[in-house]
Amino acid sequence: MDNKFIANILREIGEILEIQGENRFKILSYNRAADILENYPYDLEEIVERDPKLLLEIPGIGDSIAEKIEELVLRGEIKFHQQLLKKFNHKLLELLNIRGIGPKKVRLFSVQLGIEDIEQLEAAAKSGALATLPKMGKKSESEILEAINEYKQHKLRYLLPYGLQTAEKYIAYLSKSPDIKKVEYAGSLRRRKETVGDIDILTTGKNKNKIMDYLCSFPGVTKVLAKGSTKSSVLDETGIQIDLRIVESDEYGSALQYFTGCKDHNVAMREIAKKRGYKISEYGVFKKEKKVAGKTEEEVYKIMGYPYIEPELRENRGEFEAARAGKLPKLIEYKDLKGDLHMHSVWSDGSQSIIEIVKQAKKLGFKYIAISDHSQSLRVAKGLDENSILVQIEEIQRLREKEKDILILTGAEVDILENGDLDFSNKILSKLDIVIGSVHSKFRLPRDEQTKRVIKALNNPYLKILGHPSGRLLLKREPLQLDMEAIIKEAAKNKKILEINSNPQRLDLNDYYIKMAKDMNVKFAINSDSHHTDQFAYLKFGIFQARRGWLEKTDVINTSNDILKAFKT
DNA sequence: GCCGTTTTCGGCCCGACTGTTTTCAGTCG
Repeated sequence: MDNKFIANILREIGEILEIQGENRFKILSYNRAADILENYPYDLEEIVERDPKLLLEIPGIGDSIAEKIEELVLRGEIKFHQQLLKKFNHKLLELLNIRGIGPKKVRLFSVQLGIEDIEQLEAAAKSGALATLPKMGKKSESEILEAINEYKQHKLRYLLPYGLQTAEKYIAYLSKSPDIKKVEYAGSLRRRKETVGDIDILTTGKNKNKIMDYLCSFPGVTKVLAKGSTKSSVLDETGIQIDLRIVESDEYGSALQYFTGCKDHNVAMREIAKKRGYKISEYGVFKKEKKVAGKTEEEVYKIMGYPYIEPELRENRGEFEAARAGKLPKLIEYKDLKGDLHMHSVWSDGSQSIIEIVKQAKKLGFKYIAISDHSQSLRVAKGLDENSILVQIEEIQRLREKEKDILILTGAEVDILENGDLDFSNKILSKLDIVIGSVHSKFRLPRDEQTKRVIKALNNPYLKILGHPSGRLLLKREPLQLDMEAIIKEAAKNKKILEINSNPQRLDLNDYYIKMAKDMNVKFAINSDSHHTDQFAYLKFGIFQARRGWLEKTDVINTSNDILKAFKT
């Protein structure tokens, strides 16, 4: 039973309570608990087994929810939850995902028309039954039909590069408007979250209505969801929703802060503000009626008694506490990277020769690279056998003599076999400068076995880096069932390096575990895992992820100018 | 249901847009 499962049940309880019209603060508590637990890096099941009282130390978890988590872990279900489900089953809750439908409408549809799922809602809308309900009309009915179609067609989240690309398309268009003074994106995109749900764009300028007209006439806009004088929402042809806000220039900082989020960070901000006698909103920081800050983000944080907090840290994961203690990290930047330690050539499944790779790496100013083709077991990727890797090592050594401006390391991305052994003998491994161990098979082993497998690999003296540790593919494949905390501890004990794989579909290790590992003094390598030199561009996303995990330059080995020395420390 | 530099009780973050209404509830971010 993983944390996500537990969080989902708590969220479901919150949703049903909301439909029932329960006290909104009670609902808030369940939602907050679910948000916190969903990505909580420590295993709740283990915590319960060790001592259920420890649950109370998690912020947002009190007696009642702790008891329910314990019940869920020990008995497999929560009685309270089961009772609620008898009144509103979980299929009905899916309606909440449809734009324009909230708890009150779900209750209305359920109680008045006996609707139990999306199909029945769609039928009711088509038959005209919805329009007869109180506070409903023809317009609402057709809006709901449209929203159902949207929901069925579109995925709810998109990979970061796709979101960035779409945002930049709008920024470029909006920048051309003579009415707009300043425009940039905020939201999860600015926080560099690995996937984004929608795009928030902030502008200043005169003639607000004209700006809104201009946005809505962008050729990529397929539907205008809402249009006001300060706030509009449109759907892009990609299915991504774009929210545009226009503010005055002396509100820009507080608006940017507000629209960057995340929601929990902002809630925490406003609570802090309130305690200090301020009120904070997107329009500024106010003492009584008087505005005291708002022009820049720095100013907003400063008046609250805080230093500037980087967008990537604004997840309400301890950034306020760290700031109070003067312990905010100085985040790593792209320019700190001096080389890349994971890439593939035509020897396995890459698409370029080693020479071509070296040429491009030099162009980008890398001081070193490691060629790390796949090992023999990974047949789909033309993994190298022990003879071929020896030939490759010789070739690289010859090339190294010629190329004085860049250090070319011999390496391999060696499969971690089902039993935890590596896919090359130690004799071969000992000849390589760098060995990355990765799981590429048997993704569905039970948690215990999978964990043992990786831990055994971490005890191989030649393994230097654990490649894409969780094995996830964003929006596509769940991470391996692993006790990541145990793996990080083992990495710390054996001085192994964890990879931050920069491929935007992986971004693996994730931000939570990066921070956990950093706290245990584990070092990282930010690698592209490129199969073509164009993919060196992925490194930018690895940096984003590292920053979300609170990493500084010194936490990452490939910021070192002398990589061979860095390996030894 | 959670929480405590005002608190173990009584608070709990703030504002825009829409549709169906005649003053606002519901939804969203």
